[in-house]
Amino acid sequence: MDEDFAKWYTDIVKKAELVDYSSVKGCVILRPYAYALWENIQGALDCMFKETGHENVYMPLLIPESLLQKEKDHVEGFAPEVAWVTHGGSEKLTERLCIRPTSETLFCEHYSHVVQSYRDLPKLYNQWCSVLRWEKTTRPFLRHREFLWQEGHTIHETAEEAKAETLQMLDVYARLAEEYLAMPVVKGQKTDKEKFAGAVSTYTIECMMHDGRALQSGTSHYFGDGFAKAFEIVFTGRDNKLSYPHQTSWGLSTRVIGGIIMTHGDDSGLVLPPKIAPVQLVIIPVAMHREGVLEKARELRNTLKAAGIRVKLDDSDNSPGWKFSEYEMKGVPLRLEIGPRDIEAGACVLARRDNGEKAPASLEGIADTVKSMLDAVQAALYAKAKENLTRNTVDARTLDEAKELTKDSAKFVRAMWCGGEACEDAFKEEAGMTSRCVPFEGGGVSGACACCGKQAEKLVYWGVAY
RNA sequence: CGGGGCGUGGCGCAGUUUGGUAGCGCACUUGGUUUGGGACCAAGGGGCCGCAAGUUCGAAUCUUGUCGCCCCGACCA
Repeated sequence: MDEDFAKWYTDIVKKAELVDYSSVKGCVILRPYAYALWENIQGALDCMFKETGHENVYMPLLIPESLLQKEKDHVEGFAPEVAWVTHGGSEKLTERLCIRPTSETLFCEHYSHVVQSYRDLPKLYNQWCSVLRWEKTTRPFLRHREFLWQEGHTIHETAEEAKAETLQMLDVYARLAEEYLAMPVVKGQKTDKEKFAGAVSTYTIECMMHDGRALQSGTSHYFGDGFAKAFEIVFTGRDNKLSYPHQTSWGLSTRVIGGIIMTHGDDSGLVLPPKIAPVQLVIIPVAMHREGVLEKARELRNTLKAAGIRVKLDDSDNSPGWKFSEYEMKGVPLRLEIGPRDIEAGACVLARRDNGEKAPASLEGIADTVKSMLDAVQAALYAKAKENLTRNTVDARTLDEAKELTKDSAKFVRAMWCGGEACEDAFKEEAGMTSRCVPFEGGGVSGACACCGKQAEKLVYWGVAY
């Protein structure tokens, strides 16, 4: 995997039966295992959305061209990668319809219909859907043309409320990443160059992959009242005057599955965090046609299932060795072996996917044993990823220093920035790194811009992005 | 958009240089023996070689065109 990370990655997504390619570039088939993973991520996120007062809705797939064009920056940002529907049957349409690349415009149009008074605010909506962006280069999970995501769209009475919402949802993403996906994050704000088309400000969680490169794993945008003005969304305020509301949007996609693979995977395949693994424990019977083995295995499955563990019993005819490899490839966190020897001893063998440790365990209280091991695996994965992040985050006082520090492998470079786009471009051109974010946390490295030497207040995380 | 690679049973590939009845491994089906790190024996089934046109007595192989996929880079919400 360290020799050719890109090849390792594309091999894994195929071998672990996550995806299949379709006949359209960038439109990828999510096989049951990948979809189950996505459903678990969805479940965790959706629950957090509901806890914070959000409601799910569904907007149409198609956006009339005139609607897309209402907000200038937004359309400029997305127009180059929009796909169009031009015909209905054999009839040419009077107006082209775009397949949504994102749904701000649809939400805005709807809000303009349903918001009249401050009493109608806020609206805290989310939708689970797919969007289409005609990307030139594609990679499974990391960059699809069509991809599954959720997009939250909220509208508020005041700017303060909308800003608070933007940051709250960034925190929700950070919690998902760290607590469920075991991916430590750097939270921060995007520079103007990197922010969302049409946003006042964009916030991001940036994760570090095994190879030191950065993956933008979730973004949250504050729109101010720019969209409201463009779409003529107005409401009567508490002061009986007409006002523009303030909006946010935030999104997280199946891209995080790519993040999970590249954060935790190893030479034997996937390694999945227990909290979102479709199968948390696989039972592999050994010499299973012998008297009592399969019966015991089934009994164990039922016991563990009843304890709320996602368990699979593989009673197929493949050899145990084959099954070991198979479930390692698929990243199943725990493996339970049960054979005649174990049954004799009232025990089984438990093996951890993350570190390969294998040890006998008593069948007495097996559910509790498994649960605490799952917790241990979850914690170990986070700790290992955190260690990788820390080890590969370096400080640089100058651009040259940044180049020197990253010449052998990609890293996060913390360096000061004056705020000028020229210096941002220089980093890209000379060091191959883009600004990932201006972090919320962490002190300054120095007082001068690493590029031009002028006075600088902003600390920036620079990195090579996926 | 530039560079490179590749399209041959489900998967991975050989065969193409030098045209002559489409092959190998895995997977699959049936029967049997096995089972603690990708088991073994036996018998089977499955492909008009991405698509189109051309050259030829004859094309997976030569020519032209075309479609698509993968990788690296550039570009990009």
